[in-house]
This record gives sequence, structure tokens and C-alpha cells, in this order.
Amino acid sequence: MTQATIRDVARHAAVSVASVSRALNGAASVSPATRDRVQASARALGYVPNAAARSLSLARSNTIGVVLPELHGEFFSEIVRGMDRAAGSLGLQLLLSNMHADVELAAHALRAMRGRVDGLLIMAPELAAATLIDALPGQQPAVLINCAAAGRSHPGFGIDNRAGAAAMVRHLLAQGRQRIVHLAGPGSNLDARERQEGFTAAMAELAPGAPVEVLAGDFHEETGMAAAQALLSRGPACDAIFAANDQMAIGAMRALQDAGVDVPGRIAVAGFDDVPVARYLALSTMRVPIAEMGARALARLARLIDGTDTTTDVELLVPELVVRGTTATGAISNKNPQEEPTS
Amino acid sequence: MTQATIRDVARHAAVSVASVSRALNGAASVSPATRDRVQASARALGYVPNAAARSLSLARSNTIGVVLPELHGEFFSEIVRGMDRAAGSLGLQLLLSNMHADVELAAHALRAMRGRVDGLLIMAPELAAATLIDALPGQQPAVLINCAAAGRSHPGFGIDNRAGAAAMVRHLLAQGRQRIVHLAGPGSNLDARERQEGFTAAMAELAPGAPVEVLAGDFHEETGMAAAQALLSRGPACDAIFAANDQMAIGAMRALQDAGVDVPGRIAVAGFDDVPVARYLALSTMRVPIAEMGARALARLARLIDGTDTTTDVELLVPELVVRGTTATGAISNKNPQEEPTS
DNA sequence: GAGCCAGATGTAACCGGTTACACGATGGCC
DNA sequence: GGCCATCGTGTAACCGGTTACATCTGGCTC
Repeated sequence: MTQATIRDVARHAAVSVASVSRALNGAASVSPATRDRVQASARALGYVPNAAARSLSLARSNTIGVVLPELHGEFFSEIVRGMDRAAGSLGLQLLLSNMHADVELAAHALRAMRGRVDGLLIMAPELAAATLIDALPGQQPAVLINCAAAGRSHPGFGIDNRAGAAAMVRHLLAQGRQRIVHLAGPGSNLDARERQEGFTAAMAELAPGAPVEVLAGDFHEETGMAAAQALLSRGPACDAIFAANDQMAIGAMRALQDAGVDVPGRIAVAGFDDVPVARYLALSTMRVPIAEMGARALARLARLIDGTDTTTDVELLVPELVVRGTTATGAISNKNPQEEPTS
Repeated sequence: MTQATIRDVARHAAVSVASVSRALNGAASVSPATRDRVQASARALGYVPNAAARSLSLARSNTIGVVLPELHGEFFSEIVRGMDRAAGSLGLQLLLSNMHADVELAAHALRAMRGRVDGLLIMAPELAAATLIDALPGQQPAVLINCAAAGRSHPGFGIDNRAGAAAMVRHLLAQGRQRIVHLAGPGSNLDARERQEGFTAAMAELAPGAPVEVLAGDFHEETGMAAAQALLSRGPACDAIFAANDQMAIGAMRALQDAGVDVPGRIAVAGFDDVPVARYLALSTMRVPIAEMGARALARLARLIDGTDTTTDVELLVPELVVRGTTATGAISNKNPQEEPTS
């Protein structure tokens, strides 16, 4: 025999299906006697309501669709952890799908979620605004995370990359650095673009005379290494490298150490994201509250679904400056960084 | 207006719902003319089939329920990545739920998935076999990952922790280490228990005379530090610390460095898991193929669901020894470990 | 005792798909 | 020309829940 249905329970308890439904959902007006009998029967038969049927009937699934791009480890788990925490406390489930880069596949993933989810949480830092808006099912509530498209028709969340970059520039300047080179991320990535803009804007404002140099990069460690090597081999030296993410900063650090360059004595290095490794390598960086972003995005989506919040503005989370050894003016303290507790 | 239904499409194309269903699902015997008209109507109305209705009718959701414990970052994202990759290639979706430690909540999570998923992928290294079996919905196909309960009624996947521990012991002995201390994980955790058993068994077999010491731990970095400090302060010195996971090994390394102890000169340190940080810290460890485990578990579940594979044995994945600086006999090479490409 | 109301329960329609079965048209064959 | 197989299509039942509405019961008021 397969799973028991509500009609099996009704038969077993000698009542109608309506009474079973009412009794199990705690609805009004069921006599205590009936309620008890129904609950006993349900337990006896091992009855578990069929979620698909429930969703269909109620036009509500209590499930949130999550569409993420191909993310490197830590970022992925953190954001999902935040979402899961919020979802758990609201009694919601998470249906996960990777964006798989391709717009066609992404659209298909979104399509497959129709009827299965009450709303969507979408992160697509690489997608152009128009493309994404097109792919979105019109009716479905959605919150966009780190999307160029956020703010118009859909509410969004994002990192305040400009403010973060500015904070790091301010810090480096305060440490007496004069020639800061920015190692940018891929131009296709929204965060990368905003960080670069933040960098140039901050330099223009805070150090009007200083040379502003930007090197192209792609968020990968190797690129960081190559860039640092290139910087060393060519003419005028810089005294600080500010990478658009930690991976590239780590690559740069390695290359500098290989070349015997004193970090931060001769060249300071800073990253962005605060991946867990950063702490071990004493890398100064901007900490991005990823889990919090996931949790808040989910909570907002929940409000959007139940109509409590219909705004469409973008909320920005400001990264926090984390100063470690690689930008300290004093001694190199590249080991035993214990400024924070272990996560 | 809400979303278009199959009846809207049928009306628009002037055919019956049956024809629409057949046309859109590529079923046999629909005339080309009808098919085209239906497809045109569907496109015109922006029709997307309702997954809940489809699931209900077909008794098939093409969705896999994934239940994981509270996992530290890297492990979580890796296993989900593996599952997602396999799911994507099979046209399946992933419904995610955290196990939240509590059995009661776990049971509830499993319940909420009824009717929504075709099968379950469950990871519960902390749960006793009987408890888990009880909580499992009887009818539902399930594959257990790292579960004590695997192998009896349900197929499973796991890490060959014993073989992994033995391999590390063999390596340490080959490096000339004589007094190896094992820093164990929590007794509630299956992996931790197996690693410890593997350690003691290997010591008994490979170094019958050598002292076998095991310290209790809990997988956390602080514990590793404390253990190393304790080892230093007390009497007879050991010459190798083999921790049951990387976090503890890292803690131990730090404490040793703080105390000015030469690693690996005086004491070698080894971990288990190969978390990404390990590479940067030059920590020797056992690499666990997490993503592969996720992918293979999902593939097996898919076969279980469609009846292709009804075995219930446990497949073990063998970890791979990764030798880095912390166990090298020669020089300390604690920086620039470049034995592998960046992931 | 008739009339009314409230509370408990049952009946059946509905959610949006799939599909068994019925049906009409077409064409081939004798 | 009549018969039958085949093909395309439509009707309606079904999946397993929820719930509007009808019904029945008992207690209350006058």
C-alpha cells in the first residue's frame, strides 16, 4: 500500500474528509471528541498530508525559490545559511537552483519553479538588468540580490561596494600610503564595477593629486599573482595594492612574498569580502555580511509575499573595515592574528 | 489576472485541454497543425505549467529533498555543489532543509517534504541509527550520507575514515615519527569515532610497540590550541599530532607556533578533510572528496527512485593523503605552498 | 410547542494538471 | 459500397487536499 490519504483517515475515523482537514489544521468548530478521534486515526495510519495537493488547493507552497550563480565556497554557504535561518523561523522551505551562467538555463530554472514556490530570491551579479527582468516570471514576487536590475520593478539587496571601497581607500591613505593601485574584478560583475567606481571616486575626493591606477583582473588568485609581478617588474613602484576581492589580494601577497618584498613594509595589500582564509593570512579587507544579507532578503521576500511590504527600493548593507597585518604601518604581523574569535 | 492555466490555453487555441497537454509534453499523436497552434497560444499567454498540479497528477515531482546538519562553510557548499551538478544533469531540483540538530525538528522537516520530493538525501553524522530510521518516512526512497544507520534498510555513502586515518598514520610513521597523539572529534559524531578507531587500529598494526594516545576533542579550533598547550606543558613530549579534522589541527599549529615550537621539526601536525585554508597553512591532511560524494549520492538516489538500483549497501569514498609542510621531515616550508593549482 | 440560532458535520466543487476511454473522420481493402 | 483499422481529438475522472454551502442537531426564548 502506498501512503495514506485524507480519505483513508476519514474512513478510519468514521468522519468526513472535511472534518479531518479541519481537525488537523486546528480550524474552528470541531468537537473535541472528533478532533481526538481524527488525530488518533492519523497517527495510526501514519498519515502525512501531501504537500503538492495542499499547494495546489491553497495556491500557497510555503516554499521560497533560491537562484544563485556559480559561487565560490564560502560565499555560497554563508548566504544559504542566512536564508535557511530566516526561512526556518518563518516555517518556509528553500528550493535551490543554480543559475548556471546561461540565461536560457536560468529562465528554465525559473520556469520549473512555477507553482512550486511563493516567491523568488535571485542573485545575479553578472546579468544585465534588462535580460534578468525579461526572464522573471511577471506575477511572481521576487527579491533581487546583487543585481543590476534591482530597485525598478523589484526590491533588492546589495552590498554598498562604493562605501566599502571608499572606506578602504581612506584607511590606506591614513596609513600614509601614497600610490594605491586598484586590482579590479571582471567588468561583467556588478560588485566589481561598483568597487572600482568606489575606488576612483574616493581617490579623486580624498587624494586629489595622487596617481590613480586600475589594473584589470578577474577575481582569481592567479591574476593577483600576475598583477603583483607585473607591478614589481615595471617602473615606478606603488606602495599599496587594493584588490577587488580577497582571492586576488592573496595572490598578490604570495607573489610579493616570493619576490622578497616586505608586506606591509614596502607594499600594503588589502582585499574585499573577508573570506575565512583572510584571517589566517592576516589580510586586511572589507567584511561583507553575507549571511545577514541572505536572512534579510528572505525576510523581506516573506513580507512582499504576504503584502506587508510592497516597496521596491534597494537596501544596501555596508561592509566593515577589518584591519589586519597586511596594511599595518608598524611591524609585519603575519602570524598569529588573533584579533577575532574563531567563527 | 493571474497566471494562465491549461484551460486558458485550450480556449485560446480552440482545442481541448487534453490536446494542449499532449502537445506541450511532446506526446504521441498530435497533428502538427494543432501542436503549432497550441505552442503559439501558450507563448502568447505566457503559459507556464503549474508544478504542484503536475506533481499531484503524476505522483512525481522531479525534486530531491536534501537534509543536512549544521555544517561549517566549506563542507556544506561542496556537498551541495556536487548534488546540484548531478541534479542539474538529471533534470531534478533540490529542496533544501537543515537538520537543526533536534530530532523533533528533523522529523518535521522530513514530514514537510512529503509529496514535494521523490526521494531524500540525508546526512546525519550525529544521529543514532535507530532514531534516524524511526524518523524516516517509510515509503520514501532515501540515501543516507555519513549515517550510522546506512546499509541496513537504506543505501548509503560515506567516507572511509578508517582507511584515511590508517594512511595518515602510515605516512607519519614513514616520516620517522614515534609518538603520535590523536586529537579526536566529538564522540557523538560518526566520522570522529571512525577516525579514532582507524587511528588506534593502524597504530596497533603498524607500530605495535609505540605508545598510543588519544585526546578528546570537539572539532573546534580552540580545542586544538588547548590540546597542544596541554601536550607541551606536561611531561613526555610527542613528536606528531594527528587531529581528527583540520580545524583542530590548525588550532594546534597556532598554539605550537605561539610557543615557539618548530613545526614540523619538533612536532608534526596533520589534519583531516582538506578544507581550503589547509592549503594556505601548508597543513598535511586527508582530502575528502565531498562534492563527489554529493554527486554520487544523488545519482544513486535517482537510480533508486526509478528502480534501476535497489541495493542497500554503503559505498565508501577513500580520502587522499595530501602531504604539505607540516609533516615534511626536511625543512619547514610553511610559506608558498604551491603543490596544487588554485581551485 | 413553535421558531430560531449556533455549532458540528457532511457533500461536493474546486485548485491545474494528466490520461483512460469514447468518438468521429479518414482511408485502405475486399 | 461496406467494413474496419487508424489517427486525431474531446470528455470526464482522477490525483489529494481545502472550503463554501447545505444539513442536521440540540438548546434557547417566547
